[in-house]
Amino acid sequence: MSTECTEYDFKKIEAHWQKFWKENKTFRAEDFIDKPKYYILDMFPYPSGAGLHIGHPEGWIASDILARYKKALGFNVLHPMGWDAFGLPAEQYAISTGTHPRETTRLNIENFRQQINRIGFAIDWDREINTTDPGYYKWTQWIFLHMFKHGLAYSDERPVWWCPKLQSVLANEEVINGLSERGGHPVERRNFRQIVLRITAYAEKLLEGLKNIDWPDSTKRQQIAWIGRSDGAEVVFDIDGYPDDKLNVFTTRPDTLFGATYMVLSPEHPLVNKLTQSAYKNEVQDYIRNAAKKSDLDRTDLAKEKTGVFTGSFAINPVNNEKIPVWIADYVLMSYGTGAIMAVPAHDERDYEFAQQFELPIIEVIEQKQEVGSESENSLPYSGVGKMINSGNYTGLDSALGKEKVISDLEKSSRGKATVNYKLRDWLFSRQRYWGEPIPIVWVDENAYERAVGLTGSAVSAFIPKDPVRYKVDGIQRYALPIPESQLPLLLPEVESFQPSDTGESPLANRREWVEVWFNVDTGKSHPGDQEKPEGENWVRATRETNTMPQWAGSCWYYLRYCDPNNDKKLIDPKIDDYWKSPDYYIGGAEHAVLHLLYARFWHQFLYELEVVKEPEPFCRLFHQGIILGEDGTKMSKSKGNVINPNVVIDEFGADSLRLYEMFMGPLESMKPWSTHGIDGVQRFLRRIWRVLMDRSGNLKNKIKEDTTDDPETGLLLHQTIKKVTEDIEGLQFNTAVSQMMILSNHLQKLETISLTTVKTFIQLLAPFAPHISEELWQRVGEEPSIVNAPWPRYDESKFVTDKVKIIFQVNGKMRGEALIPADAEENDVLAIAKENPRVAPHLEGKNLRKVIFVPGKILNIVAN
RNA sequence: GCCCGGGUGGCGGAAUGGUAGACGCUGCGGACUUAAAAUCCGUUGUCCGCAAGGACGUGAGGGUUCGAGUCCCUCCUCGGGCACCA
Repeated sequence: MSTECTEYDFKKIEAHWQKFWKENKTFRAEDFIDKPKYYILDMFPYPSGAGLHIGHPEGWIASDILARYKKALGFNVLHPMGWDAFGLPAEQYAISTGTHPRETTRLNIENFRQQINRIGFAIDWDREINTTDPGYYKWTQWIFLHMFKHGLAYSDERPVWWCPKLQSVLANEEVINGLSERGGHPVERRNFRQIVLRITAYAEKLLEGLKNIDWPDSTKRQQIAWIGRSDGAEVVFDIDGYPDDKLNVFTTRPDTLFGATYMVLSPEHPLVNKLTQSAYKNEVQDYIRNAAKKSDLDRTDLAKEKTGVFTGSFAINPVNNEKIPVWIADYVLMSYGTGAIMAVPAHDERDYEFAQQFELPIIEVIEQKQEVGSESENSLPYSGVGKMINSGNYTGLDSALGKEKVISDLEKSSRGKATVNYKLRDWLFSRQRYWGEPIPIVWVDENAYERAVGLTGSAVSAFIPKDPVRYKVDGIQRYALPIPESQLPLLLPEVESFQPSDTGESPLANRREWVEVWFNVDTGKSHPGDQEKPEGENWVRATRETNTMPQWAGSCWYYLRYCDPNNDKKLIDPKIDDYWKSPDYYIGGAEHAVLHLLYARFWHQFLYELEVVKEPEPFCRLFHQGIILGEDGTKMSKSKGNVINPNVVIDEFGADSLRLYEMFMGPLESMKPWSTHGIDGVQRFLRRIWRVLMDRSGNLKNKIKEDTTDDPETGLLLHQTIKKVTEDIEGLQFNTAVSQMMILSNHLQKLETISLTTVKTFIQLLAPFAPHISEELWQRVGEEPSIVNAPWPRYDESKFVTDKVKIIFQVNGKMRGEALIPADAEENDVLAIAKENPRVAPHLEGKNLRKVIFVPGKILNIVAN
């Protein structure tokens, strides 16, 4: 069963065992096996045309080691792989070459699969999934359909991020510093009709859920910041001379209400026109026009000076009835809170800056804590907490108590209430692209909509939300009707051209006979619009939604599909979900902290409420691998020419060396540069192992004996290695596990005889890291493949107990000598030995012994002067 | 600006408050070889010393401790995140 190699011929060995695993389906994960399950998930790749570089497999190697180790421990391991294959690059390639994205995607996947297979992963390929497969995206559409039904999808014409270069709108999360997340192109604001998902309805659940999952702190913090909960109060201000209008503001500092000396409205605030007095009209209109012209980047540029204009109106502070001026300024955003603020310049940096600029009054209402010994004067603004001053009845209270009291008093007089605000915005879910999941809705007129609603119990009405999803175009209301479950998947139609228009329409809009259809408001069936109206009632004219879903959609639930990949009746069988549950470990890059990882949690929470899944969180344990840099220490990029292809490395060093080196380079989570010399070193390690065990003709060496026991030192080292490797795999600290195996192999190399048991154990420890050579050697020491089915070695604690221990001698904390001393020696005995130590004695000469610190088994420190 | 995470030999990196630099790479010296590759042995933080040994040494400065890479304070610097969110 092994190869015929006489030396370490990694090419033959790796090809041989990869074939063996494939033919024997060694890594098949069977549902419902009576073993504890272990589901280990990798972030699945977008199959790009460039193929893999050396950085891609780092996380996959880590998860593969874990998978093989867990299998050896007796778990039923699920370790799948798939393709996140919708997306822009294939579509852009289609625009420039005319090649259908489906074809490009197919070829790229083949290339990726080939590259991945050469690394020797323990993947169950029978569960491979592809987000562009209609059998898969049927269920992506199904989830959307249910969100639609539950009022979580709506249509809205709103200013959105538009990227002229990509010719698509982007979600907030996809815009970074005014540039697109993909490609780094400039973006601008445009008004488009969009489909939006109500993720904000889940803000609190998404925040709460973070408390119960084992994720890197930094990622949790990012999500917390992105959700951006802030607790405060909404305060109602009367407006002088406008008895029917109120100004509502949100503040986190109701305790500073007495310090509010002016109000600011965002330029887009609905009351701006009404409140602007005629004498200020021109100035205000100019200001608003200018603000509208500015890009968001300009508006949020911190470096710039504050600008604003006075409206001529005054509001009345509800706590003291003071009249305060109402201003307009673009530092207040319409999209957060109420679009209006009370300005407390003494205790808010922005308000302070603005007040200085326009010479508005500044009243201190929170006492600053005096720094002990500090001579510096108190400086404003002071945004900390403290004792309230100049605050009427509240004077003397601490901020925290003051907040509560102000809120409860405002509530009593209906002038305010405690409020929670979130930074999180709803998820802009439509894209003007071809290569994405079609959104399963059609647009109809009011009559058709009423008719559909009236057909209670029909396939269509079952998915109509309580509040209609609609929008107005040229003064006419259009209503969304769902394409029901029975009509899914809604297939992506063929198109002549993949070119999007710069009017914000998807290439799908050009297929008129697909877009304009006859739609049956009872069954949800459709019929080409360029043909005659079909027989029967309930057929209406309808227009299909031509936007497609964003790439994130398919990755929101893919981990569920691996469990039940071929089910055409259900997204996942509940019994299967109950067996595999959520992944036990999720390994992937940190760059998706607020994109994929937030969207997927949102969808999963929704599926939990639908009772499709049994657990509320999808990823209970998460780990981010770091980035592998090019050999020059910079990020790998085509333009810099420092990209390394794993195939090239495997040709020269073998997959086992690649795997071992990527794990040996350093901590999994850190950023580290590739080194050809480094991989040389681990290959040498593998060749040495081969040489230690195999003679020149490829047989087990004579010095490896079945009927021998190792010397105590070897036995101790072996068991230390079992312990270290086991614990390091559990903790994903693979670099030190590899070091330890090197220490053991260096030791074994020096021995005259080695017991066969020790050799076997060593091969087993190595197997998760370098599976090909390990399978080969496992066979050659007389065992049956596959080595992953051999039970993981256990260490024997009793081996660690020795009768003599090494004690380090210190004088005044400095190491001065060491000795082997009986483990049960008393402090006095050890001290006596230390005093006579030739390296210790000179340092004690002429000094008084002040103190002795004895740590049994470790150290004896003599304090003397 | 605010919030995280780092900074240890020539390099990647190791070190539950207890021998700093494991392991690997590189360099140097040697063995084997006609030679090279491969392999093996020795050595490799800095300074002083023939040596034994000693002094210094984990970004900088201070502190806590018998003892600090590790804990605390201040600062420098690199990486990441957020950034007028009231």
